[in-house]
Amino acid sequence: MEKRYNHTTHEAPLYLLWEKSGAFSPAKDSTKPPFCIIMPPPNANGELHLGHATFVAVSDALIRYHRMKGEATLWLPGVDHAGILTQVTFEKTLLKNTGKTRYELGRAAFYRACFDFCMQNKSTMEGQLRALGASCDWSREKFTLDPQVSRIVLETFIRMYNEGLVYRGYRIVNWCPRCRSTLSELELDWEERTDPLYYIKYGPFTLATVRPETKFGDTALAVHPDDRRYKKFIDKQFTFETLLGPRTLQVVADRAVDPKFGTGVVKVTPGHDAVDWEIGQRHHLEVRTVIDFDGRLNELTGPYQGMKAQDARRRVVADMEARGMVEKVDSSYTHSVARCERCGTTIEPLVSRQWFVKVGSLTKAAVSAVRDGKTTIIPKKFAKMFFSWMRNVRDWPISRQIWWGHQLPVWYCRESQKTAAAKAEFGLLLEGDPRARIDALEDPIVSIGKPDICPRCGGKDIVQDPDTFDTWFSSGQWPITTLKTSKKGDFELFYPTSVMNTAYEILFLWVARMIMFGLYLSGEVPFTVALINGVLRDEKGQKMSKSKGNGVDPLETIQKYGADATRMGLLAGRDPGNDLSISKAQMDDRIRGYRNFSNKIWNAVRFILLTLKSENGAIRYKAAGQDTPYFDHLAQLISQTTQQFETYQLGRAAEGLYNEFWHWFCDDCIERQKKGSLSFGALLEGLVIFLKLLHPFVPFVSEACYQEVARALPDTQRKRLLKSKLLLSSAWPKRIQRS
RNA sequence: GGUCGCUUAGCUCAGCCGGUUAGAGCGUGCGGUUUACAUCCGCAAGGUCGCAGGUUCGAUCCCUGCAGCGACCACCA
Repeated sequence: MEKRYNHTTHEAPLYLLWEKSGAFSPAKDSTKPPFCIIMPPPNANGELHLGHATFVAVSDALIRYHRMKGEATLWLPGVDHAGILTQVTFEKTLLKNTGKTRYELGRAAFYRACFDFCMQNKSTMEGQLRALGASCDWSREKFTLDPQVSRIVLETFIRMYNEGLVYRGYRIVNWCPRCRSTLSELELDWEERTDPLYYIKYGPFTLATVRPETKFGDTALAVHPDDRRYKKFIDKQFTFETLLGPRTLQVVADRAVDPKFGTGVVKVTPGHDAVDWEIGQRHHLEVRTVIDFDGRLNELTGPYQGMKAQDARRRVVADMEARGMVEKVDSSYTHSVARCERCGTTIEPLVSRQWFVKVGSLTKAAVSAVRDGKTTIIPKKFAKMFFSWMRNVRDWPISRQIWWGHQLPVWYCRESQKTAAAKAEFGLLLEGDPRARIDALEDPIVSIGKPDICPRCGGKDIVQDPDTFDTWFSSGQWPITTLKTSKKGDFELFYPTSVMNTAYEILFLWVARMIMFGLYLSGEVPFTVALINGVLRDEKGQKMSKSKGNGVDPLETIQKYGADATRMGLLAGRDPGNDLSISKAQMDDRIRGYRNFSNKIWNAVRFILLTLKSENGAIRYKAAGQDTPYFDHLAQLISQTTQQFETYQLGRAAEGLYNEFWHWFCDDCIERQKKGSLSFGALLEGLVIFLKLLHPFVPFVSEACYQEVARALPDTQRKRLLKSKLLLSSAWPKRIQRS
């Protein structure tokens, strides 16, 4: 054995050895209890960083522990196509490399190129997972756009449509003018901004607004019903001059108006503001759209037509000032503005016809499943977040106007269309105009394949809805789609899965949706434990991410200090669910410390094997009873570690083993054995137990050591002490074998 | 605005059901071994456990209030 443990020479060959042994793929033996983790599929838009590696350290430790316990253990890997995120990332790459936009490339070519891009990233990430030692079953790997997976996703949509849980409707949506797509609330970033607040004259009133350019879409004025200043105006109509001539608006009373804000009067623009939309719904106001899907003012705005909203705002203000319509400007007003989480563009709320999931019954079922303990969320604090979010979710918009994803199984027939607007839009669809919206189209046909003829009118000009699903609509079904398409019998054996191990950032986006879909589609929760990891942050407290440039490639630390050290650095001593804020240099120190630990293990083994050699392979024991306290201590450590695994206190288990191995076993027991007060046989047995206990946390060095021990032992002793060829598939220690 | 959480050594963090001198890693200082490991070993310095009350024989731990920080959700005309 070398004097130092050299991770670079051991890790890759060991991984191959494990993989070839077949132990990553469970033999489906119905007598063994199943244990299954579905890997949260990393996004196909890039690489993994050290933050992602946390889930590998945690999940793989659990997987290895359960495998050693002899359970039918499956860790199913996969990759997510990550709809908008990947599309935006790839659009940037495309523009940089070829100068082309997605529209210039066309839908089919764009899809193919994006697919290749994802496959490339996928193989990079697979390499990273292997390097980290992830003992997942590659033969069952899945991609969210695999045809079989996709089929189930589409079938779910159809089933939900038939049962009234999916509907199509006009709503105010969060529209990203750059992505040209709608977004759910969860896909927005809110930015604090200081913008001028304009006090504008509206006939007898003055009201405050930050968006004067939307005034062309006003269809009412609103005041609080109890506001004494304005009571006499309620339900009355007023005609006054605007930039486009005289207009008449009615005053409505609505509790959404805060009398203390501004002047207590609000212009209601249902077409371009979420709150105003709701006021409009309550008072049956006309919806007047004045900004189009490009974020430009439309034909209803006269001279402002064609201008971007921001530019139009400046012009409108200037023109109003010229006419004395601006009473004052408050330039210190701060508010939050929604931006597209993926590309940063300011969101334009506007009305569009989209597909929605009616979430009421689904959230109710999910809440009771968690409340009844069918799924346990660890740590508990996230269960509280889960409940409060589930209580007030709104219906979920699932259609996206992007190309990268599952295209909706929805079709339209030309002859069914009655209105001129619908006929015009249909024409765009037929021509494959990439910017076509389909708001005016009626009578959708929901079907997986293209219908030959329209079931309503027999028409034959049939075109598919260009929209795709929100990524989370498909990943929400991931535990089901993966297991139903991997190997025969997998779903029956492994569902509901055991643990879902992921970060809290996607608790609502993903974990909650999986529970909802799982219950809806199978009647059972998709996992019995949701183990939520904390987030890795830099020293400024910012989340580690590729876009922020503060991410660390795990391959760097693996190269430098080894996968074992990297994993320990991410796991040991951490409390589940708590963030870790740490600078690059500190993280390096931390991992280096655990690299030293790898070496410590190696050298303990080296010393013990040297002793064995000097004894000519003889393994001696003291007289009965002398080693009893030592074995008691080991027994206690086994039960403590086992207990910590069962209660998901992996950080403490790892830290405990670190201390016990280093400061008890090495500093104390080895020294005592040198002095002769502990028998060599006991030391050797203890070593094997430690290697087993440590294996889930430091798989490579423990396996390397195990192999060294196997090589050094005489045949009979090897059979007695090591039952298995690989530590990976050896049995988790239960009790001490006393001699 | 609502909810949840955090505040312990220079730094990053553990500390489960309240019970002697409050722990780890890294960092710092001093010393040592050089045939298991300098990726080592030993020793040391360093904490009024955010603040103020309360419960208790006893509080870092439980309760209340306050302050600071953070996260999430909602919302800002």
